[in-house]
Amino acid sequence: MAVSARRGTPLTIEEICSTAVHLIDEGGVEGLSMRKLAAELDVNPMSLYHHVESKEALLGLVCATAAERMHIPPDDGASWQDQLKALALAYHRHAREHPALWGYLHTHPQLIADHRLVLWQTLYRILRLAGVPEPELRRTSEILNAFVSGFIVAETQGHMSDDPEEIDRNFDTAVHLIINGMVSFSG
Amino acid sequence: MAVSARRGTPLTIEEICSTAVHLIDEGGVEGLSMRKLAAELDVNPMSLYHHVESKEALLGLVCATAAERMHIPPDDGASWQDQLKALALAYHRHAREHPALWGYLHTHPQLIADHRLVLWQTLYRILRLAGVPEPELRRTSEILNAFVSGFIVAETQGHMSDDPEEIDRNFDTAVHLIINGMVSFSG
DNA sequence: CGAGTAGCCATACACCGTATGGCTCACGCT
DNA sequence: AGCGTGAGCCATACGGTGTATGGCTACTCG
Repeated sequence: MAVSARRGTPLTIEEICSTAVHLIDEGGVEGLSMRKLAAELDVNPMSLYHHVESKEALLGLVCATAAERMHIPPDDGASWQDQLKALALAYHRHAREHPALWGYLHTHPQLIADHRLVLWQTLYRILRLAGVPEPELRRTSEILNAFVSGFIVAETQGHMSDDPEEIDRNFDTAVHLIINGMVSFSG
Repeated sequence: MAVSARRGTPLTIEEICSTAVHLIDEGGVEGLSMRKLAAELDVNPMSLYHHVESKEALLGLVCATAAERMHIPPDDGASWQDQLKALALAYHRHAREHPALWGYLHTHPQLIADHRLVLWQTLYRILRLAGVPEPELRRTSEILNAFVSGFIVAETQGHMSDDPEEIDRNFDTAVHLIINGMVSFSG
């Protein structure tokens, strides 16, 4: 077991991940280095590699846990429009808490490609409620995700207004636009 | 003027940019290094810095020229729906030629933030045609851009189907969804 | 002819990810 | 008690990165 000289307890992946998230939140993904991360944990850089295969794998882990920790609104029996809006809002809120990480996630979508994730399953449920036929579920959900995610990245990277109120209005408009589009699709 | 020892003609930014685009197309943005770029140009790495302030500035230049070179369909008098669709298709085609660059561009939107670009002006024109009131032009165009760009990144990063035909269907569906959404907005 | 300068390059620095191999210690087995 | 095993950690080293600094050359202009 042999515990670190300068630390009382052995390293854990959870500890590594959450420290990595902090560093990313502060300095962006490009501000995270294995060396800085190790320093933050008061540990030799190479020690990290006993818990993680590579930096890339670490980033994958970080994104996955972030995605899993996202709070997803439960089925409250409301209309699909309201539920879709609530889901988008939850997505939005969560992404805004870790904008840098989200930017990385958006350009590495394979990290949340697993459609068994609660996020996707919830989206499927809402789309079924909206009358989307089963074979179209995957396509439709991917399109919606791309839209919302694209919007959020643009926003968090500072492409839009700085006024938080206007950003909220924009997001509202965007979600309405999507929902209206879907409505007129299903006729 | 003092020309390079191993080259007959002096370096130009155009040459640098287009070589950079090649490297990015082949190995992604993270596959581009000043040293590789210099090697490709048969030049000392530090020579690049006489034409470009930094790597980041170079990437900015590359994106800007790529955006400018995009072919934008002219006003053909068609309905705003058709013109919007044509614009989206042009965007789509161009992005697919340089997927890696586009991924970078999407997470650095300030690089095409200049709304005097033909791209934006064209979008403005089409939105006016669609009856979007003047003060809403900027918001609306940013939302649409975020949607389409989000979709394209998701697609080019391999988030979607591998079947090109299905991708085209997806894009079609996406554009229709947006247009339908806009129609029901304007009443 | 002399000054200035545009273009280029050699060297060096600090940083990066990580391959390699060795150390220490807790444990299970005989 | 002795021993092997392996988990956890670390020191060193390698090849890569962006770029600061300063010096060289060959041209243009007064």
